Amino acid sequence: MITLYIIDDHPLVAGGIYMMLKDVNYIHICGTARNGKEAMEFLETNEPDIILLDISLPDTDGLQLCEQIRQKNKQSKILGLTSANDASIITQMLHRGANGYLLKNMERDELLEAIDRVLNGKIFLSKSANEKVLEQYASVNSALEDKPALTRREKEILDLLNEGLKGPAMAEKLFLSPYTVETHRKNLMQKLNASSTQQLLKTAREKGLL
Amino acid sequence: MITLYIIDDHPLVAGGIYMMLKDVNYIHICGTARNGKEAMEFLETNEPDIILLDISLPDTDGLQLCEQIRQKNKQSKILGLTSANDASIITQMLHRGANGYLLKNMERDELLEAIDRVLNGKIFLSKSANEKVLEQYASVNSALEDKPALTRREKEILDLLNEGLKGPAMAEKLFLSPYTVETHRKNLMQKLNASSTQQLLKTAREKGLL
DNA sequence: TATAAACTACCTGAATTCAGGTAGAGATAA
DNA sequence: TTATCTCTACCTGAATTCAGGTAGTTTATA
Repeated sequence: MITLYIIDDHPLVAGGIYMMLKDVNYIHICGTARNGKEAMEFLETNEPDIILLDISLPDTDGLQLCEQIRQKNKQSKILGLTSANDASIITQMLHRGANGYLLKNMERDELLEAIDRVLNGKIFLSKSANEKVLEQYASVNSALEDKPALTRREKEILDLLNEGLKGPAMAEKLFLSPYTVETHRKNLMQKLNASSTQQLLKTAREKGLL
Repeated sequence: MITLYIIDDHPLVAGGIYMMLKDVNYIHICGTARNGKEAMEFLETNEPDIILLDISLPDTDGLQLCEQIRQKNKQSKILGLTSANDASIITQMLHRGANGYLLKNMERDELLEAIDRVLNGKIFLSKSANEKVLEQYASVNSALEDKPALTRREKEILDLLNEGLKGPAMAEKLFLSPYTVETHRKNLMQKLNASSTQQLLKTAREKGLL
């Protein structure tokens, strides 16, 4: 018997999920909560197999709540629930311990598949959520066309900057003068139009140079 | 009639794909190449609808070739082909202009679906490739457990550091003294055990704080 | 009310970065 | 051989960061 807990401030959602699962005899809805406080109280003494977590709750940030649940509860599989579809939120949820992500317009089949996959240790995203995540990579395609040409040495310095090394440490590592390292860093800044190292690294990441 | 071009150094692969598609009357295999040089020569005067690109070629780096093809050829849909399954390669291929990614152990159905989806403007990854990409997010789950507690202000400063702002600019933006900003940055460095801002940002990213 | 954490602000001095240059040597292609 | 690009190295001076502290005020909680 799989236990499932629903955290959502809209009774409609809990009701809809109940209707979807009422004749699935291996899944038991063991409770619902309307806000984070209520949820954490329940989870103090219970460990459901599946937690459906609305990421837009009235009293708390869904990302934070996900993290809190994960820290207290290592076993449950957390499925994020939302009406919106934002790659950044999705990936942050995964970072913070969620095992999957569903849209509230899901069909019954999708919910059952999600439950099955996460219980089998996989990550499940709804189709459109999955597309959003992938698009974030492809969305920098247009950046390719004006990618500046870096020299071999410049790439080397960029990588070391990205590792967090300071000028003198890089110079020592590469058997160069600190002045030389500084010159390469300056050239990089000019090529990527940056006025600080942080900006340089940020731009380089955006352009797929790192 | 959809034209498809195969770039792979193994005749087995081209042959296998030919067998898969020989009775698909809307797809025409317009050629094959065994290395990057040969491929670029063909693509100088041809623009197939689909390009299947082996990422391990004898004469060139598949990622670079992907990029070169994309820069010369805006319309074709590029599907990466590989025997291995590495999230980093996958995402880099997408960065560099690929529209999808297939494993060489694909079934005919999967190849047809991939072709269909990329021609419809979607990104297609084989199931296991897709899992690899998602796992890279979840793979930092374990970092959650020793995540340092940052104050609200510290998070704010961290975000601004990540945007590339310098101390005085942050102070101005937040209506604080530069000394105050510097103190928060120092506290962050201590909490994350860093001795430069670059290190701080790197560690913060690794721990999912950014 | 008392306490602790967070926030704010400051100091000194050293190290590093940033900005604007200069210039010679080595490697490569025409 | 010449021209060009890359690499190496240097200078000055200003700005910023880093490192080690100090201390008062505000906020939230018990």
